[in-house]
Amino acid sequence: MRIGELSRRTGVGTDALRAWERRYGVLRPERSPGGFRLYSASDEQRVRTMTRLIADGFSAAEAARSALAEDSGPLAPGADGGDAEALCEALVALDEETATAIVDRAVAALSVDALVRELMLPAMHEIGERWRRGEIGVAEEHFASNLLRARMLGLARGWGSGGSPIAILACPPGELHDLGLIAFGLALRARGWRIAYLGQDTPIETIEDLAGRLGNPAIVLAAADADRYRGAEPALKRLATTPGRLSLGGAGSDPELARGLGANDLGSDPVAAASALSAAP
Amino acid sequence: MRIGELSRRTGVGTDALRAWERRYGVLRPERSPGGFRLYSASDEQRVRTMTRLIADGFSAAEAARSALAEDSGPLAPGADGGDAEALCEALVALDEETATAIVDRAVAALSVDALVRELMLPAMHEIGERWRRGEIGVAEEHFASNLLRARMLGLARGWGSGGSPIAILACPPGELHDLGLIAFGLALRARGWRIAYLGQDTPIETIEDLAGRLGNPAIVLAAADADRYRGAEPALKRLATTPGRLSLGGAGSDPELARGLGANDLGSDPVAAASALSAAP
Amino acid sequence: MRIGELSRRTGVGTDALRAWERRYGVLRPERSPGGFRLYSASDEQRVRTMTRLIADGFSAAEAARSALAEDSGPLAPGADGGDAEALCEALVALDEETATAIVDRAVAALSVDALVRELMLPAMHEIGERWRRGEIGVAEEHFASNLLRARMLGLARGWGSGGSPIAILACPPGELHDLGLIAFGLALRARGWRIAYLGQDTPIETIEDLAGRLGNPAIVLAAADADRYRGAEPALKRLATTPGRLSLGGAGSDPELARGLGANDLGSDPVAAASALSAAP
DNA sequence: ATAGGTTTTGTCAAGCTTTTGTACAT
DNA sequence: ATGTACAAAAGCTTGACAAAACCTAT
Repeated sequence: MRIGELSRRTGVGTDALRAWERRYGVLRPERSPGGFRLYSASDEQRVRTMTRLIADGFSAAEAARSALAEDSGPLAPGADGGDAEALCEALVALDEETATAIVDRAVAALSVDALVRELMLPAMHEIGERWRRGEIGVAEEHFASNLLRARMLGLARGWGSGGSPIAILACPPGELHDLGLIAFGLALRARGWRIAYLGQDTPIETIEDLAGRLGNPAIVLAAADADRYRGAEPALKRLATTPGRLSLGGAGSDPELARGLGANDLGSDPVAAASALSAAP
Repeated sequence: MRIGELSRRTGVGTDALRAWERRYGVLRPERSPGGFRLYSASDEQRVRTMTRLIADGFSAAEAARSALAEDSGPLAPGADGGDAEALCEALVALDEETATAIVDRAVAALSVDALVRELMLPAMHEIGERWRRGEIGVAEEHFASNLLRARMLGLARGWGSGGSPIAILACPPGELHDLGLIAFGLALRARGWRIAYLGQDTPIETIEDLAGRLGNPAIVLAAADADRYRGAEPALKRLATTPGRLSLGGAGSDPELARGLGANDLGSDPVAAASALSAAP
Repeated sequence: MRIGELSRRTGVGTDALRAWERRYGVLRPERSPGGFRLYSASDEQRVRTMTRLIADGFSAAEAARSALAEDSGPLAPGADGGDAEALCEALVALDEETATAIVDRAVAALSVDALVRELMLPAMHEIGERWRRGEIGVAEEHFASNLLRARMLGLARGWGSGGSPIAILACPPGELHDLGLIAFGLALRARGWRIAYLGQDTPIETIEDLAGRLGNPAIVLAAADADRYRGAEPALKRLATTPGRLSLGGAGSDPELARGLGANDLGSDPVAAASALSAAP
C-alpha cells in the first residue's frame, strides 16, 4: 500500500512516516517504478508497534529500536519454518532469552516428534557444522548443547515411569554425545514406551546388569563415532543374546557393523529410529 | 459481454477498463470479428477484485498485481490442498497420530494465514458437512473438534500480549462453536492485533464490562446460529454504541441483522474477516 | 524510557532523579547519542524501591544503599510454590504475558504430574473460589479457563496414539467443565495410557459406540454437577456392564452415586484419580 | 530552582514527479 | 476502438522550523 493509505490506517502522518524511515530505518518500503513507497503488511504492523510504544512513553528512537528488535525476534507471528535458523542464531549469540522464547513457542505449538525433527535436530546439526568449520568457538558450542539438552530433558520428565515396553538408552564407554539419544528417547516416549536413561559414557556391564533387573527390555545405544562401538565389541556381542534386543544408532552406527554384532541398525535420525523400533516386533 | 455491459455491472468506466487492460494487463478480452472487446465472467471477477482492493486503499497498479497473482491461483508450495482431505480422513478415522503429523508439517511449513485457510478451515468445513449428512457420528465430530481446537490454541500462545489494536473475541450466550472464532483470532493476531479471548457462551454484560476496562477495543462475536444473536438483541444494541465498534461473524451473521444492530457483518470466512477488520478505519 | 516518562511513572521529579544518580549512583541510565538519559525497566523498579523506603522513613542515602543491595538479590531460580499464586494473580489481571511466562517456565521445569498438581490445579481452584465469592467477574473466569485449557491441550499433543491401556474421556451431556478432565487425561497419559478424548457435552450413546469400536477401554466421565450424572442414569447403567469399566470423577461424583450405577468413584483430584485408575486391575 | 543552550521529533513548504481516471480527436 | 492528452490527486526530496523535552551549571 502507498504512504497515504498507511497513514490513514495507522493515524501517523505521512511526514512522520518518512521521517521514521529516514531517521531510524524502521520502515523499508519497496518502491514503485516511479519511486512511490510501497508498504507491506509487516510495515503496517511495525508502525503499530511504534505508536503503541510511543503511547507507552518511550521516545520515538527507542520505540524504533524495539520495533526493529521485535521484528527479528521470537514474536514474529507466522514465522514460517525459519525457527530453526532463528534458534541457531540466538544460540551462537549466547542469547538465552531469545532461544528460550523460540523453544517455548515451539513446545506450545508442535508435537514432540515435530519439535525434535523441525527444531531441535536442525539446530543441533547447524551448530555442529559451524563448529566443524571453525565459525564458532567452544563456548558457543557448550552453551548451545547445554541449553538444548536442558530443554529436552525438561520434556523428558517422567519418561521413566508408566509405559509399556521398556527401553534402556545409553551411550557406550567414551561416548559423550547424548543429544541425539535424548531426542530419540523423547520420540520413543511419545510412542508410549518407558525409558530407562543411562546417558553418556556407560559401561556395558552396567547396561547388562540393569537389563537383567528390568525383565527383557530393548537396549538402544547411540554413538557419533564407530570406534566407540568397536572398542566394546566383545561386551556388545554378549549383550545381543536375544535377536532384536540390541539396537545401535547415531552417526557411528552402520548396518554392517550392527549385523556383525547381532544388533539392529537404527540409523542416525532419532525420530525415524523411534518409529522403526516401535514398529518392530 | 461487451465493454459497456461490463462497465454497467461493475461501475467502472469504460475508459478505465481499457486503461487497466493497456497499462496493467489485468483483462484479456476476446475480440469480436469487428474488434469489439468480449469479456468473460472471470474478467468480471477480476474487475471486482480490482475495485475491492482499490477501495481497501491499494493503488491501481498494486491491485492489478494482486488480481493477476490471485488469478494464477493458490499454488502454495507444499500444501497442495490434498492435506486438508488427508487430515479430514485421519480425523474421521480417529487417527490422532496421522492427524498430528499432518498438522505439524503444515505448522512448520506455512504461515498462520495459510495454515488456517488451507488446512484448518477446509478440514473443519468438511467434517461439518459429513456430520450434517450423517456420514460420521458424534464421536468423530467431537474428536476432530477437540484436536483442531487444541492445535489452534497452541498457536495462540501469547496472542494476548504486545499487539496494538485490541480485539475482544467471544461467542454470545448459548453458543458453543468456537473453532471459527479461534481461527479468526489467529488471523487477526497475524495482523498485529492483541487478542482478549473470552470464548464460548459469554454473557454480553461481561463483554461490555471488559470493553470498558480495555479502553475502546474492537469487539467481535461469532455464532453459528443467528438465534444466538437474536436472543441477545437488546444487549447487543447497547454494545454497538460507537459505529464500527461491534462486528458479527460466523454462519449466524448476515448483513441485514448486523445493520439492524448497528454492527459490522464480517461474514463467515475467518481469514477474510480478519483482513476486513484490519483494513477498516 | 527518558527521564520525563520515568518521572511521570514514579512521581519523582526529574531533578531528584538526576540528583540520586549523581549523589548515590542508584541509577545508571544509558545515554542517547545526543546525551539524553535512557532508563530501563529495572531502573524504574529501583526508583520505586527508593520511594517506598523513603516513605518508610529512611533517608535518601540509606534508601539508595538498600535499593542497590536489593538489586543484586532475589533472583530466585526455581519454583518456590508461589508460582500458582502468581499465575492466579496474572490471570485475574488478564495479564497474558505474565501468565504465559509462568506456565512456560513450569512446563520446562516440572513433570506433567507436578505441573498439573502444583500449578494448574491450584490456579484453577483459586480462580473458581474467587468466582464463587464474587471477587472476579465472568471475563476473568473465561479468560483464565481458556488460557489454562489452551496450555494443557498443548501438552496433550499425541496423547491419542501409542499407549497401551486405552481410556475414553468425556463429560456427560450438558456438562461444559472440561478442565479437570483434561488435567486427568494428562496425568493418565504420563502413566502410559492412550487417551481418546471426546470432551464437553458428549452423548452417552456416542461413548458406548466408540467403546465398542476400541475393544474394551476404560471409560472416565467427569462432571462438576451431580445432576449431569443423574440425568443420564439409565444410559450410564447400560455403560457399566463390566465391573471396573466405567469411572466417574469431578465434583459431581460421589461414592454412593457411583456404586449405584455400578461405576468407580475417582474423586475430584485429577492426579490422584489417574493414579487410582492406573493402579486398579 | 533558574537560566541558557541542546536534542528530539512532528510538521510544513516549495518545487517537481508519478499515477490514474477521464476527455477528446482520429 | 485507438491513441494521445490532460489534470487532479498523491507522492518525492530537500530543507527548515518550532514546541517539547532534556542537558549542565550556577
